[in-house]
Amino acid sequence: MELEKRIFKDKAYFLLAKMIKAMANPRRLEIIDLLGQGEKSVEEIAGETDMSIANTSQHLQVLKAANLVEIRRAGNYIHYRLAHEGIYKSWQALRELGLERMAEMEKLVKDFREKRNTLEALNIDELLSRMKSKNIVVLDIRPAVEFKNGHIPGSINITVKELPAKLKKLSKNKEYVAYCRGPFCVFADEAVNILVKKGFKAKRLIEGFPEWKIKGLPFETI
Amino acid sequence: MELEKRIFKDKAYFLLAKMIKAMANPRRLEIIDLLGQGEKSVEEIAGETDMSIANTSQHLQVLKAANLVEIRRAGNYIHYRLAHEGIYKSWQALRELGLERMAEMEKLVKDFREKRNTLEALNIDELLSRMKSKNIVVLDIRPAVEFKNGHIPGSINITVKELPAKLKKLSKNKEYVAYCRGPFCVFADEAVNILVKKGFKAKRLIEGFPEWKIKGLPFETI
DNA sequence: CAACTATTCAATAATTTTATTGAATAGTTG
DNA sequence: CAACTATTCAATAAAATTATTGAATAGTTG
Repeated sequence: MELEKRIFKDKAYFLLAKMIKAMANPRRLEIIDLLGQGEKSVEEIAGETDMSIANTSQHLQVLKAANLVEIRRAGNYIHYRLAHEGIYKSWQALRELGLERMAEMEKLVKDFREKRNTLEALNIDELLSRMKSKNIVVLDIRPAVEFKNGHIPGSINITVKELPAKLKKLSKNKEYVAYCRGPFCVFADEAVNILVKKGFKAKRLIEGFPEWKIKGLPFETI
Repeated sequence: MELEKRIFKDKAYFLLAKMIKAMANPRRLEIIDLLGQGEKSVEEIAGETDMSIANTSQHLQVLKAANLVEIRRAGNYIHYRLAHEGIYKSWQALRELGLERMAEMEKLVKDFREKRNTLEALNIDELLSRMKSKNIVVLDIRPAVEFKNGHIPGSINITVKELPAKLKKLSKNKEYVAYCRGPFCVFADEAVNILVKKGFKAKRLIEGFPEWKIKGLPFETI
């Protein structure tokens, strides 16, 4: 009886640990974070994460074996996506834990943002209240595909590359809030840095689009 | 610039992975789960998890290095506790993920509960609505110390060991709901099994006391 | 069906993780 | 302060994880 109990517990915790181990790797966390934007091919994932194709594939196999991702075949390409929303939510909870409780993590983010004039970031709740009153322009600094799959209503899609050319169309009387994929995505930081240096009033949103969506807030697609 | 961006991401995901790796081990998950009941000494943890003292201590060092647990010295004993509530919440989210999405996990739990007449379990919400209407008796099947640190209001503390002797004091007209530490804790299963075999109407609560508390529901101490 | 493309597989070496053992340490108690 | 207790440390061997390389595979296209 006591033995049976131990066997049950051993198996249960082993299975859970197996799943968590599949997450517990920097590369795979980056992949999970990225797939929060929607499905991507192996090639795209490798490109975005600066990994070799073979290594990317291997990590994807680990995630697939743990039922964390699913695939869709389209022509020569295989598209990977998160197997369900709960996976991104768990990642979000863990990321939150790290951001709030690890001193090293706090320092890392602070140092990075300090150099890029993005220390004064705002969160989703703050954005929501400001959107009502102030003349705020929300900028979505992600690739066009991701913008199309869903974005904050009223936001304007400009990538970091396009931004310098489009500066003259922006008014200096407005306040800009740039967002991208999430807390570890740096597109918004780069955009804010460019804007602030040119004399615009700009801040980044701490969270990204996935957090907006998971919060149940309305979003537009095209 | 691109390089700096990569270095930032590498460091960020590495730090997160380090923390998650500290969780991603069956023994350490069991420790985290156990510490959800409140602080315990190394000896107690080793006893509850059937590990050697040295091995337990080693795993505790890993958890401490990741800032997941804190210590309190009292006499010769060192008491470990979770460093904050968010850690148990994250564990809960991950456990949920596994319970809902891993076929192996579902089978494991089902097989175990089938043998113990605890397949027909109820969850906290169901218990709450039944507590209002029916003549339900809630049994807390945990060690007395844990009961003292907090329990569902009105619940009666009976351990598995004590139960057979106390059966005659229980009425067959009531319905019994047994709870313990959480989904992987088997005290409640054992209690329900004994009760059902003796002709009582009994079910287990799927969740345990930590889930009750984290939900913000009222609890009694003493 | 041959050439091509995206992805996976297999083999390897380097690194990390784990449990076990027994010794060392910090702190308490008589 | 000597004996004792709970915990940690250190050394080890076995097992697992990781990135790299190049070959193999599945599927598409002309």
